[in-house]
Amino acid sequence: MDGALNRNTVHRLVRYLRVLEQLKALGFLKVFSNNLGDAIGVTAAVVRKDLAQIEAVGNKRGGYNIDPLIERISRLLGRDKRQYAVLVGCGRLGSALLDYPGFEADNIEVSAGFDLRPEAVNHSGSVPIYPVDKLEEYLEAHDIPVGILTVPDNAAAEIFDRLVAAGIVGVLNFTSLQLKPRPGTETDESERRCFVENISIGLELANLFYLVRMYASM
Amino acid sequence: MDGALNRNTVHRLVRYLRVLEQLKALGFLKVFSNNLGDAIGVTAAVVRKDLAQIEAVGNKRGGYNIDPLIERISRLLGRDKRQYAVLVGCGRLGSALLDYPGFEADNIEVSAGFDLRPEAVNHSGSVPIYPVDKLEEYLEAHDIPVGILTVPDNAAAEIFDRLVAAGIVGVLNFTSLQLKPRPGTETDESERRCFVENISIGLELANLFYLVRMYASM
DNA sequence: TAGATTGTTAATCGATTAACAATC
DNA sequence: TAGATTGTTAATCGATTAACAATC
Repeated sequence: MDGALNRNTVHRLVRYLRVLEQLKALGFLKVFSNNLGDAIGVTAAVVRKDLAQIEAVGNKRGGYNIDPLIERISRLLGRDKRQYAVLVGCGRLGSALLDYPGFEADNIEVSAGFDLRPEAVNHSGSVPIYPVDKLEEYLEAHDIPVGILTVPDNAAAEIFDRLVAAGIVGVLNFTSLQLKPRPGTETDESERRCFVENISIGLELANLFYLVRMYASM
Repeated sequence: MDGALNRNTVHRLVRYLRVLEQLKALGFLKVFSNNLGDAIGVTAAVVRKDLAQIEAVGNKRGGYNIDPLIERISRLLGRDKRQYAVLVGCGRLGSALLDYPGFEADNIEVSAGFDLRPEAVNHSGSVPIYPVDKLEEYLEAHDIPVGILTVPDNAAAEIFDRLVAAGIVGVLNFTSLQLKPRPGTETDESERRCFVENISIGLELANLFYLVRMYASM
């Protein structure tokens, strides 16, 4: 019974999975909700609820078997199949993400980058970079669900719309704009629902400065 | 009456501020809770509550005056003074963040980078990069509250401990580890509370893939 | 069995939403 | 005044926490 997992739950599942793989590497066979909770910083009750929700069954005495748990979560996250994304905006941050080694662990691959500037175009790297003109053509040919947006803020809205129009249904947004899925025609033939995850680095940092300053006295 | 603002509230305040500055640039003088809410994707009631919490007063008829509101939020966020951070781990992602242009808008500056690899050391760039050996020395000399952590996962725990030991009280963590403030001696002389903001890019992307796959049919 | 852990229900907590009197 | 918006209270919602019976 899934499909109803919210973002927080999915976040935790990804984290459980990382821990479980480490435990497996160490030769562990079983794990208690208690340990798993400690490892990712939540209570045991949350772990048990999460696992119950994905229909993982534990043993009242021996905890959860690691192997089937890894299996279950991996499949749920789609990690048994390779997952492809494109990236638009190959500046400093964008090109750093283009061959970010951390994606491999989740079986995720950025298959192409796009940039407006002719000098950024480069077919010889590990990930090819195309002119942004070719975006629609590429997406039509490759059926890729997710886009990473690392363009300057002033280009964000336009590129976002183009991504959605080209069939992208999930966007990881690094611009400081709060993107909304199509403010335009909602009821139109293209009832496109696009999920957006906003990662605003400046905002997180500003938040951190506030917190440390505020609690500096304590 | 502040000091009790939680993370979500601070996040929203940063966003309000960005919108307010744009409105000011357009020549606006006043704004309604309604507009502000639309702009950042929350309801008007949330905006009014947030603003009441920071003791910003609005006019029952004319909404909120933009100038004093900018003033108030800016001071609250400490943006009237320049805020400095250091960065450890000058790999692809790290060096992209070293001179990330988006920090300037929040009056934040990364004053130094540190790296283990001798070839990364570089004093001629816009931000100097020192050997990681010099970390404690530098922090002792400069009294910087916040650190950005972009080292490989296997170095994360060690560097984090060193940062905290050297007086860092806020860490923006880009590794996939869930860092906790000192699992060690809590009651010791160094009752150091360190705030951590975790940004796990791979995790967000994995989450996005889950969402799009789950709602693909709908 | 005795001890320990799961699975689940009830209680708590906090944040969001709705509603509306006060008032410009 | 009439209309509209704030400031605030009450209601709702969801997620977290506590508790405990079931059971290995």
